[in-house]
Amino acid sequence: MGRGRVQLKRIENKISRQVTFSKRRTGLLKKAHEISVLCDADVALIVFSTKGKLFEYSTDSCMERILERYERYAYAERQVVAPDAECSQGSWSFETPKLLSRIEVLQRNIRNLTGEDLDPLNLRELQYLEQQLDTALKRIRTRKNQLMHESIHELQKKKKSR
Amino acid sequence: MGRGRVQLKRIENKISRQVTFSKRRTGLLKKAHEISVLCDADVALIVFSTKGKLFEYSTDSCMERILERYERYAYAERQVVAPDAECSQGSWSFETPKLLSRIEVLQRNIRNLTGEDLDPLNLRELQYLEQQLDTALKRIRTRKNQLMHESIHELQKKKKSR
DNA sequence: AACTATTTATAAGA
DNA sequence: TTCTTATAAATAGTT
Repeated sequence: MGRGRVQLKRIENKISRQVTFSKRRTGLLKKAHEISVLCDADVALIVFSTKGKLFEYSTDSCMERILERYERYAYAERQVVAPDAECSQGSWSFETPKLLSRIEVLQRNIRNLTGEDLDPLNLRELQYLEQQLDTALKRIRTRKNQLMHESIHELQKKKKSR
Repeated sequence: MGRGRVQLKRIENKISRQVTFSKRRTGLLKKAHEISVLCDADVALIVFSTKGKLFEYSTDSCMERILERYERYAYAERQVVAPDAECSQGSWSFETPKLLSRIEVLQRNIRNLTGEDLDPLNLRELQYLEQQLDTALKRIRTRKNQLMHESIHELQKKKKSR
């Protein structure tokens, strides 16, 4: 898209490589955003320049959440393809930074489940959360009733045996 | 890029949303590949369709590697922005076993909040959980209503300005 | 950082 | 889905 076709191979000239990177990066991030809005898709885009600088885009459900979702999905797929090859070897990284960020994600998750920090969530996420909690409440109430009946039953048995 | 401009907002017609998704997805993946080759960049792209199907692209250094790199980088940045909020308060050790057990606790917490693994809980704990979720649901519904009103308001503003 | 000639991407239609 | 085509967008090379 420009004056002359472009070969799909590394641009050797450092300057023009950098310029092209900057231009195409903008375009790529824009398109990532567009597809996410237009098509209601969850998108995560990570770009490291040659020099190691990070550029990223993610749908507002936030990067960590999408990466988590990806891990779950990829993990599930791996299970199908290669049952318990990696997992028993523990492909989960034990690096401290990764563990810490995982903890952070879990904590955010908990805060959301208890109705805190809701501002970053969009409508779809809120609806999902609501549904999740609805289901949870039903289960909890069922379990509560079960426990209560059990203890009533216990009491009655004791009464009889007196 | 086609016959007519396109508004940057969710395409309501399900069929054309799907068609557009398929077309743009192809384009996006292609561009991700191009920038990675031309500019020697590390790229990871994850796209979930509305229906939850996964599409991905990553430079041949492989997805997991890039995601790990991202986690490291993002973690380092977070440290700069929020210098030692939780961590230097000291109560949290960085030793891997401790982090792992903390993760386990958080995960159990999440499972309980979503109504799973309730059997070990006693009545009092269940009641506490129930109350916690009740509060959470109220907050979530409030926030949802707020968001919905906001978007209605937006629409009305746009209508007027036309 | 702008400009513009071209190439690409893609919206709408078939 | 796939192809065709008119048009909008992106961008390579240039200033």
